[in-house]
Amino acid sequence: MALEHAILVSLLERPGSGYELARRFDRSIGRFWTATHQQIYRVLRRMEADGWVRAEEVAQDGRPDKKVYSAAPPGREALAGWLREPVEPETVRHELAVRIRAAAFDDPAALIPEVERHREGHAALLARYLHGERRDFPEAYAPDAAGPGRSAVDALDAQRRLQHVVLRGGIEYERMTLAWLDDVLATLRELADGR
Amino acid sequence: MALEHAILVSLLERPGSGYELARRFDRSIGRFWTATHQQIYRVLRRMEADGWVRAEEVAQDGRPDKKVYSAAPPGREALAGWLREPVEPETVRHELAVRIRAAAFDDPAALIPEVERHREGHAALLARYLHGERRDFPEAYAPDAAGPGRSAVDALDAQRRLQHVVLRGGIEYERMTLAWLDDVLATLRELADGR
DNA sequence: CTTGCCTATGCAACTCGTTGCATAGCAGGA
DNA sequence: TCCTGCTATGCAACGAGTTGCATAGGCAAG
Repeated sequence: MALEHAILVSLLERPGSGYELARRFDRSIGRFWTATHQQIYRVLRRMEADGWVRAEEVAQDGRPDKKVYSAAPPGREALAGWLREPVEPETVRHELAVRIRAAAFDDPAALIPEVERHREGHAALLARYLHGERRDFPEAYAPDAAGPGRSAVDALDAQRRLQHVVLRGGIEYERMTLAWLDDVLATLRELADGR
Repeated sequence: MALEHAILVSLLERPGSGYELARRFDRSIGRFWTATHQQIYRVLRRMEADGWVRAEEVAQDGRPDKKVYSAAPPGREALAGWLREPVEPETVRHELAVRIRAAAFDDPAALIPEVERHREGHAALLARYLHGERRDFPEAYAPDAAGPGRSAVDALDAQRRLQHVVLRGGIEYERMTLAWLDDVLATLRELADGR
């Protein structure tokens, strides 16, 4: 189980309440790890009991009180230990691939609209990623502007660079997926015509 | 839930026992849908109760009896209906991405061996995919050999072409992942040097 | 000849994750 | 004014998926 660790990373990047975490999981983090608010609240309580995070009650006016969580030293240690564990092979659930093979036993043309919808979603996501990259990592678009140098890497820089390399992964994934979906659409259309 | 549908596709491609299905899910199908034998047996029983599949007891000598399942017409219909439903957005669980962002709060160098191991796994998988493609779809390597023509597409041909397009997706995914992992490794090594 | 592995199915207990619902005050629009 | 939606947390029930174990015969290696 890695939800604990995903939450820890998010809290190390910035402390926040369960509600805020849930929204983060709907946005940036949710692109590689999804979770509902229910699960987040439950796991946060367990993590607090284990001493991985500390909670601070914050009264607010005009809205309900909230508990702001932040990562505690035992949580940091647990994260460091987890980093040294072997990566377990990810369980894949690629529904679209199942559907494509299923289309052979029905009308392949019936799948075309769904694949097109899917394609639009990926195109929109790629656009959002690229927009976010321009906003958050502008230096990547103007390299050698201040000379590369061999400067020491501070902690914040490491954080940014690693966030960027993960984002680049998302971008390349979306590009690849778009190209593949075009391949899928071409195949489905050929099959539909050939009947 | 799509396990039922994945099983149906597999049984339409070829009937088999629960045990055989479990092994198929460890190999080809398991690349985009994983399942344990427990789950497969349970779902098969439910599918049989629903009339989606039919079971035939087959006595064997030298080994236990087995129940060979095959897809029944109601199962085909259910599959056709499912194909017309909207594709639900896939829940992503990309553990390595979480670890990479986590590395910012620990020693980035500690992650390098794990990423290298991961990379080897993907390289091996890509090699297997390419080998399988050469074996199962040799015509893709000698196009226009017999002239393309405009021949009608029969059911078996549709099945093969759709299997091939899914395989091409796997190949492109692995290629992209390898390139990204090299990017990740370069980033981690830079960070490790800069300390 | 014993140990371990393969075929083949299954029960029981567990964890993980989702869904529906509840509370409760405040803000903004029809 | 009522309805919708946002912030913020949580309970209860369910379904999906995993893990450990059991059975039971055959086969091959040490």
